[in-house]
Amino acid sequence: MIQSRTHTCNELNMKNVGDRVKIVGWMENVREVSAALAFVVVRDFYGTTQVVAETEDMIKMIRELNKESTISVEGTVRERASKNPKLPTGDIEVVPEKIEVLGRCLYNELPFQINRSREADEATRLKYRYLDLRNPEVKNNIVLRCNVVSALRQAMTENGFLEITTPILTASSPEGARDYLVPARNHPGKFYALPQAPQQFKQLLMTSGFDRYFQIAPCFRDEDARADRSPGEFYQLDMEMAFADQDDVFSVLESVLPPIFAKYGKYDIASEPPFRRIGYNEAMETYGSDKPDLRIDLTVQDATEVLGDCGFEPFAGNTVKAVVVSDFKETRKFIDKLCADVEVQTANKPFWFRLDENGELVGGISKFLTGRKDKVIAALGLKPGCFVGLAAGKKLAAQKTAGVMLKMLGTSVPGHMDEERYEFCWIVDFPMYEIGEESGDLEFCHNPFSMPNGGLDILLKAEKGEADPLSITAFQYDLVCNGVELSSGAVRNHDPEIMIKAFELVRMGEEDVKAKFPAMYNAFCYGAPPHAGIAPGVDRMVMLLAGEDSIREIIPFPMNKNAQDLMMGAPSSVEQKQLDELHIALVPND
RNA sequence: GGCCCAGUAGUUCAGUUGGUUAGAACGCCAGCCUGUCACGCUGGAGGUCGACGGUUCGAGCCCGUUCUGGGUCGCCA
Repeated sequence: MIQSRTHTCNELNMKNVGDRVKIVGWMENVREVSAALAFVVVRDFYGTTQVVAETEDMIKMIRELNKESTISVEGTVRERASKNPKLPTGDIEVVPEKIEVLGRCLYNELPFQINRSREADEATRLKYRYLDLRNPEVKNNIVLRCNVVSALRQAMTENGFLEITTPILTASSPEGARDYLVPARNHPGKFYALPQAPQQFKQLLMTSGFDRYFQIAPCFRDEDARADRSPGEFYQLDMEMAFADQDDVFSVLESVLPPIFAKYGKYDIASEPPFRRIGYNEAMETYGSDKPDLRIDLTVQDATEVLGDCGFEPFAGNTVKAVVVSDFKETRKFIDKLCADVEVQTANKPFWFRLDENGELVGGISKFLTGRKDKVIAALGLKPGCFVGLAAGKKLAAQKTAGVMLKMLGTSVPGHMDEERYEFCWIVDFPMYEIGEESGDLEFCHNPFSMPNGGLDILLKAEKGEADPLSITAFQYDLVCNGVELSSGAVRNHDPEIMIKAFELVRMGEEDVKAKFPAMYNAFCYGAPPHAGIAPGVDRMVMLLAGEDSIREIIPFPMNKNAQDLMMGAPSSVEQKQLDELHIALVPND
């Protein structure tokens, strides 16, 4: 008797014919061809191998076993009478002498068929994720994730970065996303928080003298999910560099990412470094998005001047943006669907008209354009056969709506997108400040710890009224690939004086900085290096590489949209004793 | 929290203006089949049409409420 397996289910071939072997795995399928001939497909992590049962006893034993039971098969490798060129092991089969049941599957009907699990209801897949993961198509995404993480670690290490782990139980941070809180048993009424990101720790590492840090960092944010945003937890390739600026960070990622995308990606072609850099304002104006998909050849045009006063009420007093698509041959039904989808995504109603093959303005809002036809054609550069999608509203809303429409048109109208490639770009020069929608006052646009472009001088000028604070940009940047925001980063503000001045412009000061970020502020007062970093999202990167549209496809055990783990039953109630120990009293809901 | 979409067999879906006993495919069970590989053929079992209420002579279908799931806006420094 052979003790352990001699081969995996993806190994055996003609060279093994005649060998005595033992394979183990799941009984994937049984094909009974007669009372005295049946084929059993055995699947393990590596592949499948056909076992042929030729005696009535053997077939009887197999019939009594449910599919998906685990078995071991000891026998002899034989050349198949009829080969299957589609399988790596398709030339051979194993003639068993002994089949042993290792783990019985108690059910003859599964929640879904393993090889078609991707078609099943997602809640069912998540509840039975261990069955879903048996499907090679599902499993392969997880394998891809492992390979990508491993390649990232190797590349970062080769670039001189040290992987340093930072605390998971830490202090709640006053800004940003909602924290996950963990009650502190020994400190009644006090809480740890799970880190939203290792942001402060990595900056403290720089201040400590570590030169190059990275980590495949778990991050926790109690915010609602999206198709590309997992609720609760996610991973970032978090990195930071001392005595470095924006260009240093860019050049690291430009050397680390393209080879990994080329090797593991669904598409062969990735942008050559250096990646294109687009200013935030330019991106919003030209693509209606701060994460443009550069595979699409469409752009947004401003139509405020030519259409704003045309008498169509939604345009009056608003910014109007246009997306022009030439050689447009889609149906009215297509246009209605497009407009409905845009409205769902943006909560803003889009409009349209066409210049038909005869050179007439038709459809949509065209009746408001009679009398200014030539002007419209000239302003938007229209040719016969053009479709014009329109978005109106306050400037930002009009831009964003046009951006969504641009993306939908680009992906659904043939000929405007070269899909089979990875197009990277950097979005740079994000504004430092904005006017808050609710407050009406000046507020930080993103995080308050980015270095303003112009340093202390520009802040002093803004304070004296010599510069518009809204025109100040930060050394803050995003890495975007195929319309997906892969990463946000910044040159940090390491100078206490500049930090306080930056806060003063939004009516805060030294006390606020100290109160909100004591460790970092104090540390910077002891001599900090200029430093910069970035944190590409691992989950989104793998999603892009796998060509998946849902983030849940590339996470081993994902939660659902409502941040529940249907398999483990989390979140769950806990025993009163546990609550008592933690000094927690539950208040009944309303 | 708001809005949109979807809930029909184990699974994926169809179900006509509201009208007899709610169908198909895959899966499952039984039988047949000596080279299958998405094996094939024959037969069978399997349904609180998400739940509750309403309209109607009559509801899977229409109306209301609610639950569940997905998408999206808010949110995500």
